Amino acid sequence: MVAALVGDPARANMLTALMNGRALTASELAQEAGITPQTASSHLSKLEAGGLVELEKQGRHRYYRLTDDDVAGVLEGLAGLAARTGHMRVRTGPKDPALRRARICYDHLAGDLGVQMLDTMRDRNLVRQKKQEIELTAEGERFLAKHLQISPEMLAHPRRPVCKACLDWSERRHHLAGTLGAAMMQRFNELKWAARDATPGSRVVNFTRTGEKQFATLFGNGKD
Amino acid sequence: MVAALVGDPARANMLTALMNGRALTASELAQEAGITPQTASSHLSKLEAGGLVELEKQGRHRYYRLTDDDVAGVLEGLAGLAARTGHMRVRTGPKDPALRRARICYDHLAGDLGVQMLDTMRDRNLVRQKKQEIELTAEGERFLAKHLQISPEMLAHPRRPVCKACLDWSERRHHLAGTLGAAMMQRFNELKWAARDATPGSRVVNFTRTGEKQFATLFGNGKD
DNA sequence: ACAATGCTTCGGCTACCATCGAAGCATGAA
DNA sequence: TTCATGCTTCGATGGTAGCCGAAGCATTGT
Repeated sequence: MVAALVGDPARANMLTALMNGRALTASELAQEAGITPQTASSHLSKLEAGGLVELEKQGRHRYYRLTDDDVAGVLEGLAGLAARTGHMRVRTGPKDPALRRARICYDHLAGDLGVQMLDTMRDRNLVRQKKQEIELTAEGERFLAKHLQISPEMLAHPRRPVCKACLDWSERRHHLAGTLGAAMMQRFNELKWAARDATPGSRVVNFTRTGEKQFATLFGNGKD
Repeated sequence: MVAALVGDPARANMLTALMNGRALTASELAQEAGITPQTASSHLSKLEAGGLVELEKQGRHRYYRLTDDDVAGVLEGLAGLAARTGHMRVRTGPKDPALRRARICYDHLAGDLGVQMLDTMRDRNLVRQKKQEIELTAEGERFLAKHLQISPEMLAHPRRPVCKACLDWSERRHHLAGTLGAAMMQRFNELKWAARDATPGSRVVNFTRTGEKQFATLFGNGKD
């Protein structure tokens, strides 16, 4: 039974870690779940047998990812049901402080800095947010063009929205997703303000000294 | 954790027995699951605490039913995943043939007719499907406007996609979800082609005689 | 009042399975 | 070859949860 697989806390933590769509190695997943590699190995083979995850061998690493969107969808549904009853997950977020501060979520900035960025943009009327819906204002467009050289036509996409609120894993508050969130992250990269950590599979985003400074100028909240 | 609740075989059997939307007594559920009443009692209180089932007291009987369509939807999703790997539950799908033929999944049409509808729409190039992603074609827009008076702007929604593939519980194939799936179901209702069964909580969808005829004209596969 | 039905609570048993230490296998590096 | 890393398999242990018998409430019927 599939549900029994998801039912175990250790396996549920692994699956949650895979929910961002990226593939993780067995050891990374073991650490996510807070168990030893040999226990994780047992769990992962069960998840694979159950068709929930796929395995890709690469050298001496073994990368696991969710099989497809159907699996992710069902997991989201389960999370939704769990959320209604307040029976939320015990394990709240990443322990790693660097991961907590700034990381990649799909293709945009998440973590403390990601939440801070959206907060500031909202405060300064660069975007308007109603629940999970976010709209870019005219003021916001001017701001993006001036400071980050991002134009509206760069953000157009047939199916993906420009702005989207994405619930932050560690902060439990929204950060900015959508084509704008992706474009901004890409721009940070190009400007050498920030870069994904070199260690393969890591989702940590490291800011350079000047990048940190510039980011604070644009989106700082005075707390750092 | 919700998944752990569904994971236990005895509880899973009870939930499956409730999938047709009708309420059953504790003893009936005990029999369905093949366990004694006292064990069933323990399970049922857990399911209730987890928000999966609702209790209605009536005399010395206690009727349990699934909390709402969201729960049913997630259970369908789980059953769908289980079906793919051949790791089927012993009890495969709804026994009730009416439920198997046409039922509500969240807010759209599921069951044999739901799968058939998407099949036909795909065959006639009304939609294009790539894995779980479905796109409405220009031909599809014309078709919807002509035969069901559904216009594209009726389908726009900030967060919900217009088309989405949803894995069907009984058929193990995709049917059409998203705002289009919902709009079509609503239109069937308005046109008096079909209606949800009157018995409270039932997810069965009954087609009228003319409705069946019209539906077959638009989406029939020649097998009926 | 008494009995019958439907369901729950309590206590103890048992089986399953997650977990980890130790050892083994594979890949890659020196 | 030799060593290091990443992961798996084996074996033993322990905790948890499903399970049922017996007894206890509650509701209904006579």
